Amino acid sequence: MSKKLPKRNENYSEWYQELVIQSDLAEHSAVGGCMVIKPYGYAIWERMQQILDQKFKETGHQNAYFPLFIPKSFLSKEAQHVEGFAKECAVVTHHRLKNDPNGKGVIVDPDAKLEEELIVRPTSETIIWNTFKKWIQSYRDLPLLINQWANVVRWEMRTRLFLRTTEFLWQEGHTAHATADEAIAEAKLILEIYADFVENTLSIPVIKGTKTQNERFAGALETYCIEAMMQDGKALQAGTSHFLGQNFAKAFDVQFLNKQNQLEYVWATSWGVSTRLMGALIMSHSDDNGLILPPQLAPIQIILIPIYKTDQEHQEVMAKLEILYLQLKNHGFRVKIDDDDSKRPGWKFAEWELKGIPLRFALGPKDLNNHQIEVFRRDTQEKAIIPIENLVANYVSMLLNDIQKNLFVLAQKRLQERTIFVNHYEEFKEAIEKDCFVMAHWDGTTETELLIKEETKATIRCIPFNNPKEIGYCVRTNKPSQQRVLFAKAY
RNA sequence: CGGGAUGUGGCGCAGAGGUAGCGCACUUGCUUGGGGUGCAAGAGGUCGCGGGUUCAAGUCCCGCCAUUCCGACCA
Repeated sequence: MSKKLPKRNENYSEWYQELVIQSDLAEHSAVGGCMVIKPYGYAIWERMQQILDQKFKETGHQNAYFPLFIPKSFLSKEAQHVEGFAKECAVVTHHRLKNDPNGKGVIVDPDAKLEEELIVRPTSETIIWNTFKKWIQSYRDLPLLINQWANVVRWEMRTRLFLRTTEFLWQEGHTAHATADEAIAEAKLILEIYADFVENTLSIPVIKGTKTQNERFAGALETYCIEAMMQDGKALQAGTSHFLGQNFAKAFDVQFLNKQNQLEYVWATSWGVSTRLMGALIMSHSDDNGLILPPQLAPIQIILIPIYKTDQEHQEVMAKLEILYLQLKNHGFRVKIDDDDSKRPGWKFAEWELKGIPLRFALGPKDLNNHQIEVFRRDTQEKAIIPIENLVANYVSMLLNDIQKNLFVLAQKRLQERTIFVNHYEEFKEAIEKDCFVMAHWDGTTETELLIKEETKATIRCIPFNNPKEIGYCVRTNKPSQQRVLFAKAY
């Protein structure tokens, strides 16, 4: 616990890994590639869940829950879909163990082989569309707006805490609509919800856009996404929303009767964000002293630290802090007093900084005498002594809002400074080498996209909505292009 | 799936044939308390698993397993 955190500029990935562990967010589990999300990390995830869940419900979505297991035959009903996920599926083949006749322990009972193997869901389109078939007959059943909070498994070769684990938590929305336009509008609406959440709650600026055909979700006609820049300049996909066309409706034969009494296939979307957002959060704001949490997300926004020597001082200081605690709590702030007598103030300062608590108020005998309190803000590491009567709700709100905003501004500044517009391949390679976001013209072919990836490791993160149409020439092939796209190295 | 590394007390590590050690954490007591207090006394380990060499194996040899890091694939 009292170890030094590696420095970001010396070894960014080691810093990240150590920070996750030391700040008590998560740890490696006994199962390879899987992590244990510890109470503090899970509390942050729960905040994300609550806020997103509310936004989904406000826009008419309902939660439901579908099985963890998917019959193998379901997965193969949509050709592109199965191709995209086949290589990373966990497969259940048996349903029973028995004592090992040759010794200790248990073995898989060969007599308990399943007739049809079950896939542990890598995503739930197939099981959900199999179900939607039963739920949809009429245009009156549409739109059908369903979300589920779930775990999924993707058997990746290489894992990193929160960024890529074999099992991860997420939400996946699945909707069915009467028209393509409605479905597209839904996919875009969700992208806006994601962008709003990531920018305003996580304080991370994002670039909205569409994926190229090559990067598109397996089975989608269009994938909308938000891309964020981490402190090392690499891109992290923070959320995706897919327009699935009628692919799944056709694969699972989901048709409805329209007002003209004609059968039509429904139009679909799916969309998700995962515990990967935890990784985005950590890598966007934190520093060499530990986590920095945006106030809107922090499970604890304010930590109160009593300072004292004698029992009497302890009582006096605590009496004042209790009052302060109740006042703050009644105003809706998430606040905690650290009255652990076995730890000294200096230890607590370091500990709560490591955990990223936005504000710290420390109160000791000196302060009581002078009617003052020490205020420390995590983002700037600034300390101030203020008259204690100034510590009112408005002031605290102002501070928290300022921290929330400041984190966004800093991240946005980094994004702007490290986003470079280039027209020649040499500049392109140089900018990618320096881990920048690069806006460049591209001829629109997968062939060129893959070639650039092979030569530079950069991928097209998205075709940004906001880039103006302009005539240009592909940075690699010199063929004509109408718009710059975003290239970067990605997590 | 390729390349590297590591498996020794709860955690982090040292020990390279001959009585299993250190730091942190833990327990008890005192001390200290406004930036990770100091001292003392304790508790805690079949050294990843299986073979082999040897009078003797954390230590040498062979095999296996696991974890982790770096690449290719991906939320």
